Amino acid sequence: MFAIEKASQQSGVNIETIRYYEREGFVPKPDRSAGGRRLYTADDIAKLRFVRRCRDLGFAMSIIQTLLSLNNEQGRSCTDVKIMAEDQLVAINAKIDNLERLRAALQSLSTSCDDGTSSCPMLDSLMSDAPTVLF
Amino acid sequence: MFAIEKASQQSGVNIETIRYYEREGFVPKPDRSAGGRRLYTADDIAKLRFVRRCRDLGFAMSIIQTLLSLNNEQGRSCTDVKIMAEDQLVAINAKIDNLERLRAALQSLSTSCDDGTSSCPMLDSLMSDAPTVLF
DNA sequence: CATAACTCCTGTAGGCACTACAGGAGCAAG
DNA sequence: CTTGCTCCTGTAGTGCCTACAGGAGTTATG
Repeated sequence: MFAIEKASQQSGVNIETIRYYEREGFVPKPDRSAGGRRLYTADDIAKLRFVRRCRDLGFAMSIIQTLLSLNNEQGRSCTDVKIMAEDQLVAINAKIDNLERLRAALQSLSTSCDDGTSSCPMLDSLMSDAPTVLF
Repeated sequence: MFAIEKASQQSGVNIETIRYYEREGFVPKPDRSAGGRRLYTADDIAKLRFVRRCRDLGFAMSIIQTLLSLNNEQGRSCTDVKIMAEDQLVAINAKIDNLERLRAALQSLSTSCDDGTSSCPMLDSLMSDAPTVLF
C-alpha cells in the first residue's frame, strides 16, 4: 500500500489530479489509513498510469472511463477498444491537418512582414474585410 | 451601424462570444442604441474578424490583445508581430510533432488489437507496469 | 395603433481538465 | 515533544467559451 505521493510518482499523475479523478469517479476510491489517508494498491496505481497514458494519447476522460470499464469486462472488449482507437486516430489526423494549414498561413503572413514597411502587412491582412488567400 | 447579429455574421464570431470578448475587455465597447442595444461600426467588426482569425491561427487571447494594441500604434509594430508569429510557429510545430508521435503510438497499439485474443493487448499495454516501447 | 414574433439585454452557471490555495490534521525523525 | 513534512477537505480560479432564464427593445403584420 502506497501513499498518494508514491502513487503520483509511479503513475505520473499529479497529486491534485489524482484526487480530482477520484472526486469525479474516474478511478475507484482507494482504501484509507486509520488517520484517513489514501492508500493505493499496485492495481490502483496501474489504473492511474493507464489514465495518464490515455490522456497523453489525447483521449477525453469520457472515453477513458469507457476504456477502463472495458478492461474490467471480459469478451469482446478488444474490438470496442480498436474502434475507439481508430476514432481517436481520425481526430488526431484532423488536428494535424488543421495545424499544418495553420502553419502555412502563419508562415505566409510572417514572410509578408519581412519588408520593414510602416504598416504591418500581417495585421492588415488579418483585419481586412476583403477575402484573402488565407481566409 | 450594425446590430450584434450582423456583426456576428460579418466577423464569424458567435454572438455570445462577442459579448464575452467585450466583458473581458478584448475588444472596445461598441456604441448603444437609445434602447440599449449594441451598435457596431465596420471598424468594430474588423476587430472582431481579426480576433477570430487570430484564434483560428491558434493565438491565445493574451497574445491577440497585444496584436490589437500593436495595430493601434504606429512604428516598429511589424517586427514585434513577426516575433510573435514566429513564436506561434514554433508552438505549432511542437504540437504537430507531438500529435505525430501520438498517432504512431496509437497506430501501433491499434494494430496489436488485430488478433482477436481474449484480453486486449492495447489495454494491457496501457495498464502495464513495465516500460514499453511507447511509454 | 395593437399585437405577435423576433432579437437583444443582463447576469449567472456550466463545461473540460485540471491547478492552486487556505486552514487544519496525521505522522516520522531527531 | 517539537519540528517539518505530507496529507486532508473544500473552495475558487484558469482559458475560452456556451447555454440558459427572465425581461425589454424592435419590427412586421393586421
